[in-house]
Amino acid sequence: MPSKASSSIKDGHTHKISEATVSRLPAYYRALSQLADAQQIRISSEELAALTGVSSAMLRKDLSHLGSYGTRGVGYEVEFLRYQISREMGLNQDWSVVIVGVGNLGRALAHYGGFGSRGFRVVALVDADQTLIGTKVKCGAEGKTVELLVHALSDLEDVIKETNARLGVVATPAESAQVVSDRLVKAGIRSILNFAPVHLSVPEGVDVRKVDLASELQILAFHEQRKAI
Amino acid sequence: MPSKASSSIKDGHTHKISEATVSRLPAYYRALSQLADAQQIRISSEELAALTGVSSAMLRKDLSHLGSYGTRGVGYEVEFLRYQISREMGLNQDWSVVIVGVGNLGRALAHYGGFGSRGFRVVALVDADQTLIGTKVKCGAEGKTVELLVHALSDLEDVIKETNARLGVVATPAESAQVVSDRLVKAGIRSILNFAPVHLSVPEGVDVRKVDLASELQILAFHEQRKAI
DNA sequence: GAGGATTTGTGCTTTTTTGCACAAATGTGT
DNA sequence: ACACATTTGTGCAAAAAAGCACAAATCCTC
Repeated sequence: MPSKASSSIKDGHTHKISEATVSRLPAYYRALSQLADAQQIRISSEELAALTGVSSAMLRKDLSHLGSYGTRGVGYEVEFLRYQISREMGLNQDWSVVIVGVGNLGRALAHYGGFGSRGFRVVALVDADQTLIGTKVKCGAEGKTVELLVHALSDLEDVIKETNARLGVVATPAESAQVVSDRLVKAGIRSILNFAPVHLSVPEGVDVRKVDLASELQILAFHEQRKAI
Repeated sequence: MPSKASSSIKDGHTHKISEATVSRLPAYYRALSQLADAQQIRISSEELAALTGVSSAMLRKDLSHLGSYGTRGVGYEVEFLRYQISREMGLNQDWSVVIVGVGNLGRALAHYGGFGSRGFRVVALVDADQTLIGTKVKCGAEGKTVELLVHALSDLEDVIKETNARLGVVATPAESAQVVSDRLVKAGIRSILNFAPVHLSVPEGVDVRKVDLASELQILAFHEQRKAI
């Protein structure tokens, strides 16, 4: 044991992980989970890179920011690496999610199985529509479906306090999104996933990620148009 | 009319627009559309930047890649700029979209109003589930709803030919996504929006944009975890 | 236990993206 | 007609991201 003695030091990776790397970690995590399900023990950066659509060099550099978890000449241990990523990303704990807006999209999100399987639990549904409030909506995919009551938007603060939700999903029409966002922030939510096609302005310290379906199609259309030359 | 005579020359902007710029154009377009609806005639880069969440310098540089459409000391004309962006992005034509996978998400997408209002028309629905094939699903938001028949996955190629769809949306489970993608490509589709949580490998010349809901939440969770320090 | 075959981790280079700051261009008021 | 207040467009600098290439570490075989 020549130099590996103080491994506890190198584990304490506090240096910043770049945003680009963070955005790719989920893909690595997902691929590793599938490999683990398929009982694969080890994988090389080359293979994992192919599975996730990045270059092997980029993959290795990304992973190196978490720590030195591979073995030269061998590769990475699937289960071990998966665990390290999940730990780094905070996926070994459960995250409670409140969805505001129970229209088509909100319901589809509530029903989406991909959440529950990765530590995300939809704990509350909120809407402004009087005809929806009080109704029950199925949450989660097969296996672990729960029926959730749709709460009134006016109860938002209480619902968040009671359920201890830390992530907010905005799936309302564009007109109401900013108001809803403001109230989420006021209720203590500091991480918001926004599906409404508007830019949300939030105070410093609050993160917003936006998913805009129409924008994605527009970007595709732009490139498609250029191909036709 | 002093120097504006030969404007047809400067319009021929063939130099490459950076990917980062392209990804922001939809947001500008949307904001400008809202401003136009609100009858606003002019807007400065500072204001438009605030509406879309970018810096004014970045906005100006982005727009400068399309052409010189602003007036110094004044700003941009809302309607004119909106038109220029839509032309550049190919939004003054209609784009036909085929959605494969008519589960919760697929249905929510079909129903989504944001598409139709921006030149995207869902022209076909396809699924592998025998219990869904032949059923009718409402497409589009209020005002212009159409009922579309769900076609069998085995008819995919025919459906694409008949409807002339150029954009494909994959809203299937992860297991079937790659197979569906291959068939879309074989049928001539070269632009795919993928909602399935897997990386799609496609031949060169085909564009894939992916929207992964769980990944977005994971990225938020990562940052949220760091805040708790 | 030495040599060869792998595969990681990373220093360095190149490319892309963002940010700054100011000259150029326009409108306004006198 | 001239000075002044705006606001765009852009050259240049800084920062971030991606790509290359190879030394270092490990395993395997003889």
